[in-house]
Amino acid sequence: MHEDAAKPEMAAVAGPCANIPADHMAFIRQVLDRVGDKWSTLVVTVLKDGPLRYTDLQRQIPGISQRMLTRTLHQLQEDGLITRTAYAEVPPRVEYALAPLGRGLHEIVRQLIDWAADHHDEIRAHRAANAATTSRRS
Amino acid sequence: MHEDAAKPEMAAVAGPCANIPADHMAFIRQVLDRVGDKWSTLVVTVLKDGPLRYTDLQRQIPGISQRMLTRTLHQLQEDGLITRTAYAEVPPRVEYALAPLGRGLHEIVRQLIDWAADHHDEIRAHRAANAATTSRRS
DNA sequence: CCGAATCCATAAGGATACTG
DNA sequence: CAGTATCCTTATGGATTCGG
Repeated sequence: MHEDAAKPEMAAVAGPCANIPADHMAFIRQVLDRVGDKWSTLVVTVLKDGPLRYTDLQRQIPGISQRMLTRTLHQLQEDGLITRTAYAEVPPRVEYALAPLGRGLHEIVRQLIDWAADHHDEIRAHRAANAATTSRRS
Repeated sequence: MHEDAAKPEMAAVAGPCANIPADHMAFIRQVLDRVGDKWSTLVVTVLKDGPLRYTDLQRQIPGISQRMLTRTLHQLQEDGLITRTAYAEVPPRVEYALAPLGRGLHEIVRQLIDWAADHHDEIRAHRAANAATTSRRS
């Protein structure tokens, strides 16, 4: 048993959040936002097979709007996760490819997807159980 | 070489999104949303050291509102990622702890944070380079 | 073909006040 | 202490239009 009086302020792990210095927190959040971004993960996942052009990406990612595609590509490019190559041809051609840095991120995303696929039925079971027993706990 | 009427290699990837069946896509997105959620990741990270009560979580995660804390806890609990234990005492005491499932998710989050911390200067360099070379975006 | 720019609907998220 | 409920501001994102 534990007394709340025993560790009133000591409960704080000597920091704002876990063992992560507040200095890095802001940046970590930015990376997390990129990963959590629906479109960013899709773009990175689609690009893993090789470079694609703008319209190809639009077709490969159903439901994405030009606005979001352009935005996502800009962000990913600005972070050095993907590269943009524009060929000055009469019909403009632009190819986007996964940069080494982006390939590293894709590894993380892949692991996350693997984990999700591996435990999705488990999570679903918990959801169903909680939904069935509204006020009752398992 | 680039007739709009002819599209040589377009359906090469063959599928809506990489090799992930559309059936799982919806669920994957949900998991990604959880991971990408700023507060969910923070809660999971903070809980990794052991169970905490409501007010402890509030203090450990600066800037979170009751609304978001409650919401996040409900979602995580509904997915079976954390457990909620309420003690029927005169001063109410509720403890939240990481469930085995949530511990698995924390592993992913930890890897992501490690990766971010490992490459954050690299990404920052790209950002600075892009901000300098090209004119300002938006 | 590759975007940029604008408009607009919806949702996320914070602040506050109140309850059991 | 541990939430709930309400209001309200802001951010997100789709649809559309225009430009290079």
